[in-house]
Amino acid sequence: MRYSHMRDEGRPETMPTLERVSSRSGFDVSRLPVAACMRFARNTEIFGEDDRAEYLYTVRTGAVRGYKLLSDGRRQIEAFYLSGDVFGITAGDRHHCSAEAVVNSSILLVKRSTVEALAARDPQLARSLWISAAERLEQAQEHLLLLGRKNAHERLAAFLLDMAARCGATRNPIELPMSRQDIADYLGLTIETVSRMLTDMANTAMIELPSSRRVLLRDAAALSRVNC
Amino acid sequence: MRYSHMRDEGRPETMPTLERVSSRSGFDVSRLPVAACMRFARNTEIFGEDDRAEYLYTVRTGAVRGYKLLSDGRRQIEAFYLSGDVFGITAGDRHHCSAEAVVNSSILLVKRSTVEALAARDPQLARSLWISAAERLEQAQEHLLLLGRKNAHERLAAFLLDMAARCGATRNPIELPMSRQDIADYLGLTIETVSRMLTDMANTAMIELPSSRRVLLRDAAALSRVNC
DNA sequence: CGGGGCATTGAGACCCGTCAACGGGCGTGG
DNA sequence: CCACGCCCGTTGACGGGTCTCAATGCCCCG
Repeated sequence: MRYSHMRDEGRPETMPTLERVSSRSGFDVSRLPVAACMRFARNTEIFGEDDRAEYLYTVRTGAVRGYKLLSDGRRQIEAFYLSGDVFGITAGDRHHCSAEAVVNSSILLVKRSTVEALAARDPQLARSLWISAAERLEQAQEHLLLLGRKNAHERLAAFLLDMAARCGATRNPIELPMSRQDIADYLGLTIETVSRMLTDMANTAMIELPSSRRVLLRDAAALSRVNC
Repeated sequence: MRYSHMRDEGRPETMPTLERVSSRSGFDVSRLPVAACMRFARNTEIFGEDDRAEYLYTVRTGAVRGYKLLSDGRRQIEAFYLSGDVFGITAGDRHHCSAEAVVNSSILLVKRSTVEALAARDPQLARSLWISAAERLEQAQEHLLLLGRKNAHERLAAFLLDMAARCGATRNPIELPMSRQDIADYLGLTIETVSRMLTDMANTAMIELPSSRRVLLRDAAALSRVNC
């Protein structure tokens, strides 16, 4: 599958703008003394593979995709980051993946150097750094199981249940911020297969699709059964 | 693919035995004051999914597989841990995957409670914990790209190059500690496909197979090209 | 020599990818 | 206001890469 030609930028509504923030506005890693907040328009890059990793990031509003590309344009989305999620974690001084805003997003940034300096004096902070890395690792490992061993139906079921849990188990239908292409690249499938699985699930009354970006989970138990 | 019936235990040569060790014998996370060393026979469990995560582990000699199972027996190996690798990292107090010795192995253990207590006073140690989690995360993300977007040939090429780099770039041929089933479960394939890809690569003079567990990389450049 | 575990090989089936056409929503501009 | 174009998603036909099933071979060890 080659679709580098599809890496369209849509229509970025605004350029990233910087806005200082008094912080302590809920950075998940810990309450931190200083942070910047930036707005990223839909489909704009937050950082690229091999960029210097100067910041840690937290989603305040919106959604972000982290991904890798192969030289021929194949893309694997490693994770979607939603409100409250930390991303940009890396061991070295460079990022090992790229990140883009899926929709217009507001992102909190904290300098890694600041965080690390603080962590050297604050065991609580150091611990929460380690915890958030370990959490991302667990998520990645669940994702490995999905990509390595689940079929298309199971992948979609897992994805929908996960999104439902993260987007707020309360509100139904789920409002998906990402396109079919994003979903496909997250699940290791093609847009066509994603589309077919969704219509299958709608036909078997597991879900309803009020619109292409809205999914109502009609029979979550059945979805769980599909998901193994 | 169902092969829970294949989860044979082989013939464990010895039961795990405990042997105290003065430690500081190269625990990658850092020089640590106390550690235990245990021997695990081939195919014996080191910890299981949902076990309480009491220890951090480092491979001294041998090889370990970390994996998850689906209810119907499908298995995904998340990583192979070789000499020097840290595993058993988790955010919560329980493991989220299982670990077994691939071959008879000698494993260093350190109590998590000890490590965390020390980390609270030793920023260097705290940092190395975070680093090792982040490194594992990067490895997992590379693995995601492989499982989500690479074909069987590319997966095998990536696997062989990775093993060559890790097992010691010097010695050729590589001595693989794991079976075809292990490789298949690591790469999200079947043993038959793994076998076919290897014979293909042998037929095209990219590799040689002196025995099923030994692989000589005859044309690493060609392998790199296959790996994208 | 016989047996078991592991790996290889072949034939056929199937899931999903590829290619192509169509449709629907929405903004733009005539 | 409506036509048009663009983006995105859906649907269908078809082919191919990988899985499944089965038989055979190899090697070690009893």
